[in-house]
Amino acid sequence: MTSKDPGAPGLARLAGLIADESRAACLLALLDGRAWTAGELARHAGVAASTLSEHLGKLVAGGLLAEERQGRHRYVRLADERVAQLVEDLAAQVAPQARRPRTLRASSAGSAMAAGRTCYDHLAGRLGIAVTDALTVRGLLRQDTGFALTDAGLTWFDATGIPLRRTGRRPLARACLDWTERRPHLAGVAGAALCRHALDEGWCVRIGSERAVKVTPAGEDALTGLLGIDPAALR
Amino acid sequence: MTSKDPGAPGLARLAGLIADESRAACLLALLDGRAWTAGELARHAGVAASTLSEHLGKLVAGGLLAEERQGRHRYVRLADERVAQLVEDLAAQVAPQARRPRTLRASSAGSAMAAGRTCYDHLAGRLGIAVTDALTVRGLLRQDTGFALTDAGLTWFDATGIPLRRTGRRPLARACLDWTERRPHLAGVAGAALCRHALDEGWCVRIGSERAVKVTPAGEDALTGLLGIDPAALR
DNA sequence: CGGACGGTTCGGCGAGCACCGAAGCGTCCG
DNA sequence: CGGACGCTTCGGTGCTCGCCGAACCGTCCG
Repeated sequence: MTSKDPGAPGLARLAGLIADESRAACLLALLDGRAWTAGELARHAGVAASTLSEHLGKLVAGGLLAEERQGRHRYVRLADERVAQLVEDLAAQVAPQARRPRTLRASSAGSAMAAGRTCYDHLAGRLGIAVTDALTVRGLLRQDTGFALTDAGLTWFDATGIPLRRTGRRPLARACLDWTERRPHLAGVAGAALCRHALDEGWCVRIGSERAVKVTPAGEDALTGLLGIDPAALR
Repeated sequence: MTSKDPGAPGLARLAGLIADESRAACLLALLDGRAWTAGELARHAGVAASTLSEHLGKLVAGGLLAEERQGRHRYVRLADERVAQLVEDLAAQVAPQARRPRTLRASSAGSAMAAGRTCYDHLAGRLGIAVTDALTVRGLLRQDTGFALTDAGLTWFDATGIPLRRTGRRPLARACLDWTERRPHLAGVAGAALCRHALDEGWCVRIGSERAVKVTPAGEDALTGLLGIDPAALR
């Protein structure tokens, strides 16, 4: 067989989109699931606006980002959940090595991220792991034979008032490898619904404009009452 | 926030390893789960041996490949199941577009691949999908709430004589998006065990030295008897 | 209406890198 | 022992691509 796999050029092109430090920084920043403006991303990546404009053009053309123009702003976000998952998976593959914060500020920001954060549209960090573990030990989520909600789990979401809307082919429950904890946490439709519910109900709030989130006193009560989570483990 | 995410350089470097057409061709070829020699890969990718030697050096240094020297041969394979999954996921993201075979030979090779093939260490193509679907309708695999074997599924594997050895943190069941069918098929420990059993028992055999596999008459009997699969659907 | 601002386009520069062929090294085999 | 073979190392070459600043366009606001 001397014939190259026909998928090779496409694979290389896709990887090439991510294989630039500035573009990689954009994708990681956009993992918070929100839309950023071109200027914000340029400052974040530390390059000129003109440079970043070209990067955005490539990422959008490559289908990784979706854009939305509003007035003189160009808002951009990850195209869909599949792209988010891809970036997560790649980042998780990198994680094994280096994770050493340089400055004190970065260190404290890092510890906030480690305590709790959003990962695209679901919860991650110690918070995400705590929720996932609590669901598992209560028999609502099954991880020993794969990764799926149980019938009791479906009932729990329903009873708790968290609607699970099956949309397209997105799985109801999916494992997402947590960067900081090195263990899987709940993603998919259920993970997104739970995260949205937690933010809507004020169980947790975003810290600043970053991905890190903090559990509120009301949230501690709710998580303890509903899932038996020890609040001390979340700090 | 003017500080770049510390993971950006690593992410870019990892993607950069895949962002070359020759290296991408190697990774796709290695998805068959076997070890290839440097020379085989050079011919496959269509570049000089010297060029490919450098590529292998980078892929090994980057942790994507594991090498094994034997005499004057340099055998190389994907480092682990995580890398295989990563390449699969990236390839699946590309797939939506182009899938048009050029030559007749490529077309027939393509149809054989579409009928049945291995995907790293599990079954894929119509064969993989047929098995996955059969497991699902028989209540042995649950896909509606995630992706996990049921208790009945565990019993079935045991009764059928396919041992499931839990190794490290690899999930027992995992969904792997099928390139050709655009639907998930069974991967993980169970998928690998099933594939190995099928090859060991002669249910299917490799076609030539490629990833494509063909179901044998004995295999048709076994799949029909054990899972109620219609042999006609596999051709 | 005019200036500030966000974003884009363009030209040019410099670095990185994939590629090859030639030469060299170790292994295998007649 | 000598030649074939698989692989690696090394220069050298050409192209790609990320980057910037300057100029330009449209939007927002005083």
